[in-house]
Formats: sequence, C-alpha cells, structure tokens
Amino acid sequence: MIPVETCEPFFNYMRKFVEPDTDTMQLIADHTSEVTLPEKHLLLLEGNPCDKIYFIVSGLGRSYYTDFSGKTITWNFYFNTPESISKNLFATDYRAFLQNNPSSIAIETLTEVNALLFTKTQVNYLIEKSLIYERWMRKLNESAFMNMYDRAFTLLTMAAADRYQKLVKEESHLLQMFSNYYIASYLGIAPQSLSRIRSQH
Amino acid sequence: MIPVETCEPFFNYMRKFVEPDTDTMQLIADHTSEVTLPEKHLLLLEGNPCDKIYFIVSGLGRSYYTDFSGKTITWNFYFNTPESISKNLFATDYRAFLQNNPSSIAIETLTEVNALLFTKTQVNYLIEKSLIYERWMRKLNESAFMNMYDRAFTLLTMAAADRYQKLVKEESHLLQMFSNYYIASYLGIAPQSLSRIRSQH
DNA sequence: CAATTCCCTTCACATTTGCGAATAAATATA
DNA sequence: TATATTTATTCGCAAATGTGAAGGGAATTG
Repeated sequence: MIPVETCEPFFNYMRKFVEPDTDTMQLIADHTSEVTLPEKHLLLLEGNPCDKIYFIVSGLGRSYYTDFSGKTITWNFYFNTPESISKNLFATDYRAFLQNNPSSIAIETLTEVNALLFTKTQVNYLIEKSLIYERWMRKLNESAFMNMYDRAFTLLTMAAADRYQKLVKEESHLLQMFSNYYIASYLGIAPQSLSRIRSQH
Repeated sequence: MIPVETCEPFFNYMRKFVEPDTDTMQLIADHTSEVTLPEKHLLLLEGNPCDKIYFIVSGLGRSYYTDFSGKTITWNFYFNTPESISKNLFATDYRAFLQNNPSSIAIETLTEVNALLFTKTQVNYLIEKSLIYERWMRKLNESAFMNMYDRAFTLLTMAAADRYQKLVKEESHLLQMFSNYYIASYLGIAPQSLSRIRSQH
C-alpha cells in the first residue's frame, strides 16, 4: 500500500507491453510496498523458498550459483536503466517462485537498492483481480522465456570468444557496470579465460 | 475447423493447467487443422519466418541449428508420450513465432507425424476470444520459461559428464527414442565425447 | 599518506573437450 | 542374401579452457 505516484517506474515498464488503466494502477499501488536495501545485502539465499519479486527502481544487484568448490557463478544482473528490458528489472528466482521450489541462486545487492516488493500472495491477487495485469503477466512470461531461450541457445551453439563478442554487441553496458570477474562466469568461462579472449581482440 | 473429438489429445494437455469449457473446446476445434507429415519432412527452415505451431499427436521430430562448419546441433526433440511436458509437444521456434524474427532453427520429422496445426492468426484469435485460453497461454509461457531456465542453468553450471547424468535421471526416455549422435549435441558435446563419458560410467 | 584490498592480467601447466580416422556392429536397402 | 548406410565406439593428437601463482595498478580504508 503505497502512493500511486511511487509506482510510476513500474507503470512505465508495464507500458512496454500493455497500457494500465487507472483502476489497475490503484490496485497495484495498494498491493506492493517500497523497500530500500543496503549495500551487500542478501535478498535471497540458495535453497530457500522464493516468494517475493523485487522490481528494481535504482541500484545494482547480482544473482549467483555456488558450485561444489565454493566458486560463485553469476546467473544474472539487476538494475534499471532506459536500455534494460525485463531481463534485468526483476530480482527473483522466477522458476523457484512459480514452482514453490527451493531457490537455485542467491541474490545480493552490490549498491544500495530501491525496489518495489511484490509477495507471491500479492502477485496472485493482482492476476485474479485485473485482466490487464494478467495480460501483462502473459507477455512478461513471453519476454522472460525469450531471454532464457537466447541464453540457452548462446551457451549451446557459440564458443566462449563468440559469446563475449555477442555481449559486447548486445549488452556492452554490463561491461561498464560490473567487474570482469562477474561477467566471466555470466558467460560461462573463467576470469583468466576472459582476460585471454579480451587480449586477443 | 475439425471435429471437437479430434482435439482430445490437445485438451488433455490443456487440463494439466486449466479446465477448458465446452465453448473454448469448440472454439479451438474451429480454429485449428489436422496434418499428417511424412518422414524426413522439413516443417521449418533456418532463417524463415515462423508463424505456425504444431502440436504433436504422434511421431517424432527434431529441431537443430546448423553451425559455421555445417554441423547440426540438436536444439530440441518433439514427441507425445504420457511423460512429456510442454517441452516436447510443440514443434515451433517459439521465440521467432513471438517476435516475428527469422527462425534460428530448422525442424524436421524423423518419422511420420500427426499434429494439430495452429497458425499465428489462429493463436491470436483464440487468445482474444477465450479467457480460459489466455490463462492457459500464460501458464504455458511459464512452463516454457522454466524449461529454458533449466536448460540455460544446466549449460552454465554443470560439466559435460554431469549434464549427461542429469539427462539419464530426468529424461532417460530420450535415450531410447533418439540416437546418441542427436543426444550429444543436445547436451552441447561431440558424439565422441558422449561415447567417452558413457564408457566411464 | 601508507597500508590494504580488489581487480585485472599474464604465465606455465593440467585437464577437458574436439576432431579426424579406423573399426565394428546394427540397420536399412537392393 | 548381399550390399550399403547408419550408428556407436575407440584411438591419438590438437585445440580450448581451467587452475594456481605471481605481480602490478587502481581504488579504498585507516
């Protein structure tokens, strides 16, 4: 339950797919909350249930999987810029959220983060009450699907150097925002290998 | 426009997510068609637009990407068994379908295939006319998302041998249905490497 | 300002995986 | 049945990638 104006960044994003009417906007404002998270805060722990979605308003976040040896593998980055699509706006383990499974990733803030928080109960209520919201969710799911399709297809069909070149072309803002250490595992390679690829043009 | 009874395999699958009412079932039967495709038929060519979805009723299919050297990399398998979830039932390049992009994969039949054919126009019409259908599509998109999430996460975080063990555990029916040559590239490895992994238990 | 931490790079070496060729078994075809 | 074709395996070597160690520079901290 927050003022409608506070949700404006969220409505702006919704408008990429559907135009929310006044009732829907009010309904959303009534069923979310505003949170400020400090730097280096853990939003979600590996293995824990995930019943929340954070819509990033400002700040940086990162999710990661911890492998058998204790190394972390970056799964995704979270931030809100004009370029960013759904891929980077919603900090959650959406698969765990949908299936009520233990989360396979942890999510941490890298800076102070301002976000809108939606619980699973709130999301389900919004889908139930607003056709516009349900339609938007369908399109959001399509968008999330396409991002994952691209990720899987890239990992399956492209070599490490080509995956890096693709990132330079399509997500070069990530290079300015996050360390190469994080970028490397996001691409599925070791930091030293990324360094090697970068030095060979 | 086909008899409602003919759509029964499709309704059966829908029931995993929603219960279609009589009107929706009639609407679907009125906006699809039944096709039989011969063995080794190409449903979709790489680079072509994808404006169709085939719901597999019987038979086997396979999609693949052709890399720079001419080798094919298996993207997915298509068939209809009691175990199969959405992952294997819909033969289409769903990303290209949604975005009106050139298709990144080709799809071929490996045996004679019986399928229900939905054009993009028909799908959009069904979404427009039936709330049940739109709700089902939202859940189908969720399911497609989760399958892609799993594919990307597996490719990013697991080594080749572990990916094979995961397939043995979770999709062992694929081993009975498709050649190791296809399975190997589906796992992102060379056929000889799969052979090596299998020989080491 | 000095000390520390973090990030990036490079090197040498180990491991994994890819690739071409050869072979044999299984299957399909004539 | 005889002959192709496909499929699976193995081998040796090449290429790609991972790993640990070392060092330098930038940024942060006291």
